[in-house]
Amino acid sequence: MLRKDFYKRPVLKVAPDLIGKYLVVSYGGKITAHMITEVEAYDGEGDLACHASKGKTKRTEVMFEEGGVWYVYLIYGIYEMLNVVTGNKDHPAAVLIRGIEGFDGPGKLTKALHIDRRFNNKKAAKESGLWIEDRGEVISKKDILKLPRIGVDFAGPIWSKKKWRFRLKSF
DNA sequence: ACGATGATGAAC
DNA sequence: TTCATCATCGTA
Repeated sequence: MLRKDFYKRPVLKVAPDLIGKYLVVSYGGKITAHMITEVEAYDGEGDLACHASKGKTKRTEVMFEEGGVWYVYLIYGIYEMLNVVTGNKDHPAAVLIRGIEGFDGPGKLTKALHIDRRFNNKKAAKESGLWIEDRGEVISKKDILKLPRIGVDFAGPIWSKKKWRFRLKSF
């Protein structure tokens, strides 16, 4: 299981490192695991696409925590978004889990794995029933595509053009 | 191309 | 208390 030291690094290092790791969920007495294939990084109050750019609020305060906790919120009134907080305390940053093996899309994977806001502000550890494991998959850096983030045009050209989306080449 | 659907944050 | 906005998806 990935521990706090893994998450307590700059989000732009954590995000590509999550590709090829396994998202593990314990639900109804069963444990299932899927390889992570696509993520996006959101970094700091200066990043206009990051929710924390509006400062610390009731919703975003979890992003100001130390890395290693979940940030789960509702978008468009319908879909739960799964993020894991990274970096040091008081530096708001998180990685959006955008795709896993078998479920391509952040709204679809949360629905498939029964992930919702009850995980918000919970530790990414077995005790919360949702965590991430390294199962020895070897991913070469050249097999990870760097792409612009999706759905963040509202943040303006500077931030929407940053290639902070990481995706496994074969997907 | 567009509507579903509700939490959020800011303005009043 | 009201209003505009939104890290999406399925149907068309």
